[in-house]
Amino acid sequence: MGHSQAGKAENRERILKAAAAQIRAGGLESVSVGKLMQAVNLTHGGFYGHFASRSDLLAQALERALVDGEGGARAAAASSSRARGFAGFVRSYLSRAHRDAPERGCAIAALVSDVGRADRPSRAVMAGHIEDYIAATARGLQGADEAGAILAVCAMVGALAISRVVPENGRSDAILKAVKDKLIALAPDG
Amino acid sequence: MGHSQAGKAENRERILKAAAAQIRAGGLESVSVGKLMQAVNLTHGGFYGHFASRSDLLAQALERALVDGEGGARAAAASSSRARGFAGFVRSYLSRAHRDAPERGCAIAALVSDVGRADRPSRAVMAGHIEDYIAATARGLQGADEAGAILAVCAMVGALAISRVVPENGRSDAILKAVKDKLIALAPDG
DNA sequence: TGTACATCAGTGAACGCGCGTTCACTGATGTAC
DNA sequence: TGTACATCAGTGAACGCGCGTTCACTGATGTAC
Repeated sequence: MGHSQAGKAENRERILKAAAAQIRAGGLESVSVGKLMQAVNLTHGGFYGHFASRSDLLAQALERALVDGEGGARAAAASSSRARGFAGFVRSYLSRAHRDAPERGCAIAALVSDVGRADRPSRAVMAGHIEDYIAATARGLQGADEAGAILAVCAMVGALAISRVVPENGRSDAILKAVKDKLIALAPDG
Repeated sequence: MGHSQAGKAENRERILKAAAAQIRAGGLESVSVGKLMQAVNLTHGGFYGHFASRSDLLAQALERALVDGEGGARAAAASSSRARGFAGFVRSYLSRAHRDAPERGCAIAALVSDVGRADRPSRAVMAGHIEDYIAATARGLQGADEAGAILAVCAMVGALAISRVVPENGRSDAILKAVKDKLIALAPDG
């Protein structure tokens, strides 16, 4: 087993990554120290060599989930074979692939209502990332007022979260498509 | 103490009502049988005379929370001194009062991301209420296509949920206002 | 109307369980000489 | 380069705690006569 110092940093990273995924898949409360450590092939006792407490981990994992999700969205928009820019971003954000893989997707949509009732620091962390999305969207909608960017972000987050609630696949797809089409029509080149 | 049969139905009602409020305030997982019974001045043992299990209660309380929230929104829109119809509904839905009282407000916005990872029956229950909102909104936007109604619902749910995340009050207000203005501009008489 | 009895809503002690956390220990790592 | 030792990442038993659930019990309700 890795008892080296380099190994420790690596294990910490694996724990954090697993927690960030678990949080998006099952919510903040779904993270259990025992199961998490088992998932990365360690025993529960070692956890406290990496984090002060479960809630310390949760704070860091939330931040990580938000960063990972943003990176994923950016990468999807950039590397996609579809158009780049605002329309490309909307298309990948509101795709079935994104809906069906919350553990790798946007943490805002995966956790909005949870974090809405979390403590102030957690809300501030997510709020920072929401502002990033709004700013990026405003840049995508060149020249549009900020209100347009806010509407777009709220609609995207709402649509993705709602699409995960609707159990009938066809209807869930239709909701994504409706919002996708309406938002792309807002774009300067739409 | 109420040991009568009428009293039983009344107590069941109080438990369900308290659970529906608790769910919206703290999420599905925040409901504890002991605390809930304490909140209605009963002891935990009596709970199982009313519900088969905690998860049985949760299912019924989710439905109740959704119905209560809808009623509240409808009442707010109708009795408000502001304009009725679509614009009135949007204004009350995206009000600070609604944001600050999740336990009495729309259960969709309070629980989207939670229910997005719940079991299929729970998702179906919420999905039914989402369809009601879409249908009501489509009626409000007389003649507009369904896609417009879907966009409006996603934006309202997203905006309300996001406004609860943002810790800075002024910014949270601004987000509500931006989406409010943009949506009202969509209305036939906007 | 009054008494005796059955029903059953609510009580509270007790249960098993999973959880977060602690801690004495182990043994690989890496350093001092 | 090789040996002796200190460090410290990870182990796993043990802890207290709160939880959902069960159950023998109590006493008010409501019915039969």
